[in-house]
Amino acid sequence: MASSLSTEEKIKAAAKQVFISKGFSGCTSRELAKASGMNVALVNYYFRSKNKLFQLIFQTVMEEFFESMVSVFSSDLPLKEKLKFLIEREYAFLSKHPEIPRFIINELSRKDTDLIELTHVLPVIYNTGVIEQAIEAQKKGEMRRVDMVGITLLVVSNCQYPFMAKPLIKNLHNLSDEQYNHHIELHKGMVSEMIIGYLFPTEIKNELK
Amino acid sequence: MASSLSTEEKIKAAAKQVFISKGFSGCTSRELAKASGMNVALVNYYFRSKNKLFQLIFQTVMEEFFESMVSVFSSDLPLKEKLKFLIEREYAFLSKHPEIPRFIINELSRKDTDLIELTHVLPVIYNTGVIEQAIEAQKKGEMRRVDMVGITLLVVSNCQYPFMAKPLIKNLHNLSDEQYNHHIELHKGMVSEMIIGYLFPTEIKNELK
DNA sequence: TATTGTTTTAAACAATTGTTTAAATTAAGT
DNA sequence: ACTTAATTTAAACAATTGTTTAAAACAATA
Repeated sequence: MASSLSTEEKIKAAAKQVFISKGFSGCTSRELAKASGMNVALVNYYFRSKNKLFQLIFQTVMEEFFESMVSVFSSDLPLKEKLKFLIEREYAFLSKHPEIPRFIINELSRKDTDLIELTHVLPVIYNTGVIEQAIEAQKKGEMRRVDMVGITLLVVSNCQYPFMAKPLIKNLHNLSDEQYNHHIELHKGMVSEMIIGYLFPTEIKNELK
Repeated sequence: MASSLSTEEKIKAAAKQVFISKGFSGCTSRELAKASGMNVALVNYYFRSKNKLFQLIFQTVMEEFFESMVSVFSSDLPLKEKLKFLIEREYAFLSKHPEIPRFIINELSRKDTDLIELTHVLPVIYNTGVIEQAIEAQKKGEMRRVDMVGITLLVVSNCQYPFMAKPLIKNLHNLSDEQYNHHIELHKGMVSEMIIGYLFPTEIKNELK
């Protein structure tokens, strides 16, 4: 067992799982405690309150969430390959952590949540030089003139949604877990081809939209 | 005011709003009551329990959710136009009800939720003849050989995600509400062009994947 | 071993939860 | 007007919530 971890780490690890799958308001202090084999008092001894524990975990999940993304942008690859690589990495990350996008989007949607500052993430990406890369490709007419928001939306929509909507699509099409996972794997290739095909049309047009 | 509505309708309408934006476990009986200007006892007088009220509302939201989709499939249009029209309708629906996809996906993800049967939706779509339309187009080599699950995923990912992830993307790119809504409107066109372009490539290949 | 400080426990706290009660009010039919 | 039924209210219910208390168990150091 993971009994080599300290009590504090055990609570944090268990709470992370519970929070991610049930959300802040979907679980109780006692559930968090029980999930780590501890009791309620112990959770508050180490983390002061359910809310403090949540904030801590939300922060780390957010970091994991953006980590792989930024690292891909920093890689030394031509733009088209970067994008393919990014999609590949996103699918790999989401296969391991399929519940994270839903968790993050939900908690960011809570009106009463302490707003988490994300604006530091974008500058990091900007500093990787990927933007200049894109602008140059667009000037050369190799790449469609889509801004950063549009590209972000294209990529994350097609990567994250299939994992988020698993229970919906599974139910709708009457699929088993294995069948759905197979569809996701298939979908990864389609998405990559579709997005690349859209952003980098083969027929070089002088005026790309 | 909406005081022309009966008490029962007032509670239902208010509860719908509250459930959609905060989820089942994100709100209390008293909050549901107060939102409709009533008290807790009244809510349970008409709906027996918070859970019963929720099931009722969830059912109707699901129906709204699929309604426009099915109606598009039933329309008398060529396949490509149907798809464009579907995307247009989805964006229109989601502009009015941006919180519904997140709500549905969340509640379907709750392990402890009473499983709602969706399998009746698919046969309805099948009966519109859209599947035969697609198979024929694929045989003629006009359409890429993507199955129903793939098509569903392509469309709903690119329609629903931008609305679901609004707080995430807004925060990430430091956008105002107006700016983001503008991006969504822009995105609609991109998505339509991209999906159509992918599913119906202009260069007729003999062997489409 | 005695004395620290740290960790863990069981029990309790007040507040809030979903739900019910029983009385009060209103409406409807005679 | 009287009776019955339907609606609305305020209050209460037991259970659960997040949090705290105070004592016990443990560890480290002298």
